[in-house]
Amino acid sequence: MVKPYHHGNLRSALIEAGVSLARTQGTEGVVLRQVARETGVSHNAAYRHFADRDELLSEIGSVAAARLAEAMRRRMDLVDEQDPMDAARRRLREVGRAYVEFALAEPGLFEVAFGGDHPPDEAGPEQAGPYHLLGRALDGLVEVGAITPGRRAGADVACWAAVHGFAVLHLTGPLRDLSEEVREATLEVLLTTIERGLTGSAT
Amino acid sequence: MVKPYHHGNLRSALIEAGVSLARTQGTEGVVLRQVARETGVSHNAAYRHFADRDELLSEIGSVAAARLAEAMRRRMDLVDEQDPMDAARRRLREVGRAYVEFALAEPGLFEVAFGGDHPPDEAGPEQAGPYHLLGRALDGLVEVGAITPGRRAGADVACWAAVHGFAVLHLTGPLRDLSEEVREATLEVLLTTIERGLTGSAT
DNA sequence: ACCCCAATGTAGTCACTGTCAACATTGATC
DNA sequence: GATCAATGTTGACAGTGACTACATTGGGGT
Repeated sequence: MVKPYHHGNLRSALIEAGVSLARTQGTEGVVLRQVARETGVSHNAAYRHFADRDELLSEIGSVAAARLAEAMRRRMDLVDEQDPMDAARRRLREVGRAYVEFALAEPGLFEVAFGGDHPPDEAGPEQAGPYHLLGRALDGLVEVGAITPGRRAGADVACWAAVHGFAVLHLTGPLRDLSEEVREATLEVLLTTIERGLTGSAT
Repeated sequence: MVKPYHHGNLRSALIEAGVSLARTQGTEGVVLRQVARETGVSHNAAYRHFADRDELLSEIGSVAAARLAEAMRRRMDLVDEQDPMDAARRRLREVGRAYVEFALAEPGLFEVAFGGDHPPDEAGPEQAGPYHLLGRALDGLVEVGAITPGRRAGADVACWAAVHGFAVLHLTGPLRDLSEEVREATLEVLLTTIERGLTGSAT
């Protein structure tokens, strides 16, 4: 079989090619015709598997979200503090750091992950998405008594917004050209501010 | 003169039309040919005034940033707390609220303001940009003793990241479909968390 | 063993975009 | 009044997403 008419697994092949394009060129680099070209298939073949470009992007976004979640999990698992309180705090920081780190290391995937229309955490039941992982870290802080249950509500969105904004501003926004040192330092400030805001005493 | 060959003020007219398009359609709605059409001029006329589409977008972005700054200033000026400490705190909150409010009320302008390549606060000397206004609010907190000078460093980026992330997540991100009540409530949590993180005692 | 047909992939086309090059028109300046 | 740089126009090109009509395939029912 030199060139079978039917690809056999075109859908996944297209997604894979799309992920590759997204990594190197970002959302706007995911061009249907190019995706088809790289898969060795005619332009338009994709329309048998995706309603339109957005649907392909959505699928790519899911893959990207899964990779982000994996990166977050990896960093959380590295925490080896003995004191449970310290460990829980540290884990929250690592979640945030992983988020920003991923955004800067994989700008294209990050963009696709949060640009499209796909739901936040639609990953399969076995794999928890980024949002779920953040929630877990916050729950850990409650269990350990670092934050009161009352302050748990809304904390996920607050944390998420902070690191997401940080990532976006440094990625495509006005802070894009800051040096790595300054970025690291300000990220530290941000994480500390959030942590203190959640765990600190009322003013 | 029924139709003068020379428009007289094409550059500003194009920017104005671009702003209008950006408001209703967002960045990708700012299409050179449409901008030209609405200005009653041939496609390509814009190339006498802008190197390319990005340069026009950049100009539109400046206008958008100026409007955002104006909205922020307006909200800050409404604060009428008597106690200087309360007033300073309140002003910071209002800055953040104005930012998010503007983003949700003018999604297109907000997108253009932070999407392109134009510097953050290049507004003229008389008009301070959004970033500058935030800095002013934070300085106010230092003067009043609500936050120590040591915590002033990096605070601007932290605040900015928080509200920016909040806006983006609710605008084009996964939180886009939240009800207004929930959004308001979580914004309140976010602002409180940041405020406590900046002003609160060490944990 | 046969045939049919739905699924899959292809070819061709359309309207639309940003950009470039060549040309037309203007009005201020000498 | 002639000149010429600035300004606007026309026409073209390659690339895009999307649509329609056609080609090829292989599995399932008879």
